[in-house]
Amino acid sequence: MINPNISVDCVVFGFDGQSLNVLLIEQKDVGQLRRFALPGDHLEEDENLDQAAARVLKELTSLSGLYLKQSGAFGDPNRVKNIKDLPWLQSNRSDPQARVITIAYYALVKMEDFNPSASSFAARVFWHDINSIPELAFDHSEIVQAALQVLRRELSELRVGHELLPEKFTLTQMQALHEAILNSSFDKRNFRKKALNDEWVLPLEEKQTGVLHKPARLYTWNKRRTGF
Amino acid sequence: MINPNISVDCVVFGFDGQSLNVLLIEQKDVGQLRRFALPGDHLEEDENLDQAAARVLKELTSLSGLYLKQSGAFGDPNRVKNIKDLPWLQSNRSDPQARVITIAYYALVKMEDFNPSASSFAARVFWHDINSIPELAFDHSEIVQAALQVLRRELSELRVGHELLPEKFTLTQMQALHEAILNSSFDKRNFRKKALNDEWVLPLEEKQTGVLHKPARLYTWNKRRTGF
DNA sequence: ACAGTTGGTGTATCAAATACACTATCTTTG
DNA sequence: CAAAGATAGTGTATTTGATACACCAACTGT
Repeated sequence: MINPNISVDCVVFGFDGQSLNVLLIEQKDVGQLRRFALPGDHLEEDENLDQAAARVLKELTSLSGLYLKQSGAFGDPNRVKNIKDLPWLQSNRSDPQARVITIAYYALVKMEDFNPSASSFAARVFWHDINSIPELAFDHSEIVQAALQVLRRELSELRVGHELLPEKFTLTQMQALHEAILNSSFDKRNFRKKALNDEWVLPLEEKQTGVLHKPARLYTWNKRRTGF
Repeated sequence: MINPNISVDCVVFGFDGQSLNVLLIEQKDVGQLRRFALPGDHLEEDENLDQAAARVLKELTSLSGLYLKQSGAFGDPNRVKNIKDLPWLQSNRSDPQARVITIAYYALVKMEDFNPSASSFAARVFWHDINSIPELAFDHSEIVQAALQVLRRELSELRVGHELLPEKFTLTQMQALHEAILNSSFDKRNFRKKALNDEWVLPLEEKQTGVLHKPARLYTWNKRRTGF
């Protein structure tokens, strides 16, 4: 039994070593119009909000236990009134004009862990670079921007990052991640100095393989410091 | 027409120059049991979430235009299942067991601007010190703690504070506010140095009156810096 | 004028952030 | 196997901000 008034939408961030991406779905074909949207679903009667978000995420990516955090509630009466969203609503909702409040969550996933083509959640599921997101259905663009803001704040307080890198990573990868999220750039020496000094990461004896240049040393998160 | 599934609850913080307080209501009498709770109300069909919060706040305090910010959504299926909350639900809700998702907001008001006894919102409306809050109805204790966390973070990023002080204030008052919110204490000289150095405030020619000691210089917020 | 009370100020030390450029090591190719 | 291409990796000097700390000043009421 679902609650028709409340939904959960997930902003799933992924990192590929270069740029920060969001997971989008293309809505199933209804007439001519196909729109892009965030993965989301209505709330089931017996689950709490966090559980609903985790469920949506699992249905979409088959991944569980991911970092997942509430980033806002969106309830404008007009959020569901855009004419472009009407066809989809008509073929997917019993009351297409019904007002829906959505609770937004954001999640962080390692892109290497997840192949979006695997899902049957929608017509298409794909990663999209955060810097050139197309027009999205409903108020989903706003939701993405809000989530990005929260993510940036969390990152500068060093509470996230872990989730977007492989188990073992190079400091250059870590720096690229920070740069992608914060959309800025840092001095290599200072970045490394800080990461090591604050003991966020620990050096391993291992080195990168399969690269066509000097292989970099690998690091892992320092559990004592970061809790990861 | 109200939406029975969604409500808005307000955590109204007030400052009296000494300590940080929250505005609580005592629920109207139903049987023996009186409980304390946060002011809140169901969402009307034609208003958005921010508007609903502003409306609740206005109905309660007659104040409008206040700082008001979303601080989370709470939707545990059990949040409305505590036996102690049953009598009130039975006499106030058509479906007492219906699940309600609530969107929490917090607001900041100058205690001097508002006399809680003026309201007819509930059996009683009163300020309560943040450090000794009694048991509250539903999950309202959790909501207060979450709002307090958000407030503290906002304060350290210097985005709030304005709303809890009079137009003209002394640096000692400002310091007391920071200390009350962050529940810690600061060195007077360092605090003043920083406030002036970062140009959060501007000195006025005026001085405090009506005090039985050396009157302090008054300050106002520096609009260029703080946006207030 | 004296007691009580809060206001107001300066300096030295330490920690953290920033700016900045060159050598080292590996792979691939001719 | 030498050279070119690519990224890895490192240290120091300067500036800036945070902290610790103690006394005199100005007003009120008696």
